[in-house]
Amino acid sequence: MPTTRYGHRRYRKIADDLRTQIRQGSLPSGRPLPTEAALAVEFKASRGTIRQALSLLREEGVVATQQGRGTYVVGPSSPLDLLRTGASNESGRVREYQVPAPEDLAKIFGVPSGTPLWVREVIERSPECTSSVVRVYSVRG
Amino acid sequence: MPTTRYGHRRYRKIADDLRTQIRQGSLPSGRPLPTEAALAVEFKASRGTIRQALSLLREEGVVATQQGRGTYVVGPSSPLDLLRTGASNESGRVREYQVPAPEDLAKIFGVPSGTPLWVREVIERSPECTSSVVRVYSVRG
DNA sequence: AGAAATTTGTCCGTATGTATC
DNA sequence: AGATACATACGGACAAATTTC
Repeated sequence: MPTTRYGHRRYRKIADDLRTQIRQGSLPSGRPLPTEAALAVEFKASRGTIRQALSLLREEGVVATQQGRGTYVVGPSSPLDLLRTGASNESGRVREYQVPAPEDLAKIFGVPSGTPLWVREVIERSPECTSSVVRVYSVRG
Repeated sequence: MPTTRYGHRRYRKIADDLRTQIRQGSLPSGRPLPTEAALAVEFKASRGTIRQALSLLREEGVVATQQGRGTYVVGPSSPLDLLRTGASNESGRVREYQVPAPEDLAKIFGVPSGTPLWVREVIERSPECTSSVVRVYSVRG
């Protein structure tokens, strides 16, 4: 079998695969998809072909991509759902990061102060002004 | 000047140029644009970049492309807009081609039978089944 | 605060497949 | 059947945004 086959719309099959995985929940929601480079290895395709597949899913509204961050599964976009899916919409964007637990949180969680904590954060903006900041802490992502 | 410059969204400027030419009437609607290869030479860009620009214009509904035939200007007053507004083409794709006029159409148009007629066609599909076919004939695009 | 690493964005060149003329 | 034109795919290089240290 030849290593590469042209003109067979491979990117569509890749998009179908990813869409199925997303709908079945096999792809962890609230987390980024594997990087384009990783998907290229996984599907044994070039990065360009992966990008074509992702482009299709973006048009369908299944995923959203941000330069420098990654591609995320897009769910229903109430603020709570934003926190759950880690997607982005017009009102705000979910950030996910870790911080060393300050004392008050460490007490609450019952862990040593300084233990890394997961934070999910949504900053809701009206045009030109931040209306609210939501943060969700947890010991594990 | 360097021969190639990365990350400057050249394809957008190319799309802007083409859109302007189209809106100004330099590229009359219904007529094919230069081929992708020709545009690549004209704009001193690779064919891939040209295709990115054309993809943008397709999404805007400014042009329509058919494999093996070319890319055509879609005018604002063309019947294609009727197709677009009348038949939401979620899953359907607009095809544009020519056929020799059969007798009945030739009579209607008052042209000799066999005269090339423009056809604009949208096939609407529900999942797995064709629900309707819309065709718009005209003497000129 | 700033540099390095990571990840997506853009562009190029080339080769092959598929539809149309 | 041959020529033309768009579609798909690969790989490499550099730019820009974000994250991480």
